[in-house]
Amino acid sequence: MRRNTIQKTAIEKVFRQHERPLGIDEVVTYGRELVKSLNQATVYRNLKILIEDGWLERIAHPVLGVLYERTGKGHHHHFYCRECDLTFDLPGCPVNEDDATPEGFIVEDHELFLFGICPSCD
Amino acid sequence: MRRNTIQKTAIEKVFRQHERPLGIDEVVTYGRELVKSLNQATVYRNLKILIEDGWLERIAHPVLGVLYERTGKGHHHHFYCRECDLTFDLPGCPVNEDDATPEGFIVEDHELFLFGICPSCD
DNA sequence: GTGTATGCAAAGCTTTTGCATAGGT
DNA sequence: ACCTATGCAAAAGCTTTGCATACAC
Repeated sequence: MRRNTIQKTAIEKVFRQHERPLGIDEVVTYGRELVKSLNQATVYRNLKILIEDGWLERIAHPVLGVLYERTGKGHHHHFYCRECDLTFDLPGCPVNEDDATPEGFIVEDHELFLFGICPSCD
Repeated sequence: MRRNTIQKTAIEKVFRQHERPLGIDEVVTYGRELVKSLNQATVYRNLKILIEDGWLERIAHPVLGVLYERTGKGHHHHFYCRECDLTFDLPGCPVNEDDATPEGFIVEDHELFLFGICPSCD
């Protein structure tokens, strides 16, 4: 049986409070504001559990390394701002599925990262 | 002054012989077939140098971790085959640049990964 | 009370770095 | 001959794991 510890609850809260993909350090930092004793190993373990439970998803960010974000947002992509170093969700999809399928390949899925400057930094 | 050692030459040869993105272990393995004493640290150092010189590019692969590939192929994307675990270059681009630019954002660049089954595995 | 989850520390990986020496120019 | 690049080993990051204890149920 899975238990609802204050640590796990805090980690979930961190993701609900920040509507963007987060790195481990961010989860630890924000999580400690809720549970000061929060250990990094606990964060790693809970992130793994939350992924297993389908509540989180792991993203391999081209610049920032591994990020985690909530599932259930539907098909979307990410924008990385080179100025403020933050990554945002982008609704919609500018990928043409037909053009995306090359001869002889079966495309099941895709992942897109956009790079540039976000509105706040422009 | 930069020197042309047999190790560096071998590493470059590995990339010329394999027309697809390679991981560090692959570069070490194939490189040792050319220079048996080839050290991993030497590979890391040369990959860095080749990136500085604009001869290689680093790719953050969502599944395989860090890969390296030759520059100068023009704008292209990558296809990862879930069956054989290999990553291929795909010519062309199925991203609609206009649709890709959300309100208020300045898009400078993008990166796309396709996932599925390659012709050999189908 | 029972047994899972936590905190801490140690161990695994991957990547980087220091240092003596081999080797490119 | 000079001085950069190599090989080896140690160190630095990031992530996982073992173990005693705290705490959720």
